[in-house]
Amino acid sequence: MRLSSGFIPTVKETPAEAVIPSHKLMIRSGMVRALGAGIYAFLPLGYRVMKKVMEIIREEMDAIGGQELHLPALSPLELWEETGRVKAFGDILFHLKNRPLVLAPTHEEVICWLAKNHISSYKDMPQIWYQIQTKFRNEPRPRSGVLRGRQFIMKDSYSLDSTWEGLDTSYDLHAQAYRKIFSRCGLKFFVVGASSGAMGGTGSQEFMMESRAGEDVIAVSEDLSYAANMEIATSLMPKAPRFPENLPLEDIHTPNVKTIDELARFLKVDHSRLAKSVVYWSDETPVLVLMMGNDGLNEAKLAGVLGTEVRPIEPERLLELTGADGGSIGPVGLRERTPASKRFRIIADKRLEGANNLISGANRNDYHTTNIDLQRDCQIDGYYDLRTVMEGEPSPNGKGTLRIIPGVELGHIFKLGTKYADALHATFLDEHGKEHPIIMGSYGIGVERIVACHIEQNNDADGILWDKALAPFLFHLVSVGTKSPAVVEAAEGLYASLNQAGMEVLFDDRKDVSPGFKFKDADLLGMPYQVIIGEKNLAAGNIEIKERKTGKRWLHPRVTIMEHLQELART
RNA sequence: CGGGGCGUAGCGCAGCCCGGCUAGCGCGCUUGGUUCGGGACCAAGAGGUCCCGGGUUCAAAUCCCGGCGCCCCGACCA
Repeated sequence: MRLSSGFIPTVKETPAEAVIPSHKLMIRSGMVRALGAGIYAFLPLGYRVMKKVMEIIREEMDAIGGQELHLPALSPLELWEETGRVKAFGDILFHLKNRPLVLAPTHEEVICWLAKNHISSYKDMPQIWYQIQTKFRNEPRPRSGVLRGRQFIMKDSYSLDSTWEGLDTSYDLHAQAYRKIFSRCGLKFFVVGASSGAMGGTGSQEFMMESRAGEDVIAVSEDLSYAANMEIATSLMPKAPRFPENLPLEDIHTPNVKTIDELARFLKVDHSRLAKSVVYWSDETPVLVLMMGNDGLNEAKLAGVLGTEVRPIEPERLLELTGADGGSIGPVGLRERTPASKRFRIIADKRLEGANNLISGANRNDYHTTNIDLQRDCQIDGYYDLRTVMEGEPSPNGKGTLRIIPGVELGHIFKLGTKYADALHATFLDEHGKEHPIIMGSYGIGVERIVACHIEQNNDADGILWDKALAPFLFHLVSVGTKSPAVVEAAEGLYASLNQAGMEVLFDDRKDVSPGFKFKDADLLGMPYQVIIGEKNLAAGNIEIKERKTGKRWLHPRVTIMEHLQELART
């Protein structure tokens, strides 16, 4: 491709809306242009990179037996109503105004419809079907360039199995393929255990990249041997102690004490003696959650335990139900004082399991109850891990302490189980002629995210530093001194030879720009090798090569330059 | 959905508070010339519904009301 005639609109100035490096560089290098919020046009250079990523994905998906297909983006609204996901997605799902159709944000429903019609026997499985296709999500707030768009390309695959062991195998195959894909794309990534959230299912892992541009939060041990999404991360924190002596309950006056810190100071006791009460709605049931001291409640964990969406109770309703305000709620006698229709469910964090001599609210403003024994004085419906881990806490695998870092989700793999097959009645007959729902897995990779993340991890003040695997071109041939017939001839000749040899080369043959301009553009576009043909070096029979990543430059004799470049392409 | 900011030439911005001549600057673009190894220089030029609608006024980019779009922070998020 020639820069003189190619459509690669580079710009010197950074557009105002771009904040993160990848976004700035993708615009400056002419890879993309924004058409609207979260809507991007991929220009020739950007699309070359996208195609490289997609090809790597194809190779690895094919290698695990995946079969590529292509599903429509338009899909009947009815299909989504059957699985309840019109409601689950809410405003994220794009609806068409003049037909009962939606723009698919993912394709479990369509895959399930296909499977229902064509998979009828255990002999038809396992299957792995995948596609690389445009997805649509009406994100409330698109941001960070192509990292979070309203339209994006996703590789999504689906496994169909007749047994749970089969699902495990399909899932593991994907986990392995994903590692290969991200490694080949030159990304530093790590795998974290994740919550399967609204997707449903029995297990999931995310493939993440550490980045301040990310919107996920991950807890990792220092040596990365443990990594988990904050929604499920745990740590090794000591339990509240159980004291040998058992003291009687006592209400104490604690005027104007609202927070746990104030209470600890007022009573001069350790946080481990305090049971903080947090009240949530689980659908229409009020739930009192006891947390030790200042431990933060993790709403995702709570929702997982309760099996419903959760929302904090409104202060007025709390007062109405209990007769006390937020800072004075406690487990003792709570059920007795609330109406039967709104009987509290009481659960506690594992750190409080078996604890006694605790202090909590007395369900009376300005009073707290001391010497609470959770076994003796109240009926706890269960102890669960409900706390949000904090930076510096000991890693659950015993290896060092946790760091809390932001990350970008590159891929996500789910063991879906039978949720969709149940809803859409996609069943098969086993070897005994018995009917079962098909067991599914679903696996996604964000293609734009790979591109953007690669740039996030590989850039400097001058521009992009492409890995060979993703670089739009391997060589950037720069002709310096287009007035010299010798230079023009040498550059044109080398360009022709490279093309003939099937090597990818971008040729800066522009006659109307200064050498400095060409060098700046070459650094901005970031091809792995710059091949520079200048008058002086050429006169001495040499051609200069610059490795973009290291800045290393060297001269090579013109006569054997093709062999040398082919060697560079191989290594 | 809450908070903040912005919308003026293809891009980056000034002008707006405090209304007033022909709306300005840098980059880019066109033409001619000079230059030619790290985003060159000179000269001449083209390019504007000042986001949209309404209002106030002799007069609106500027003030007022309403709307739309974009960005940032938060909430939300397979």
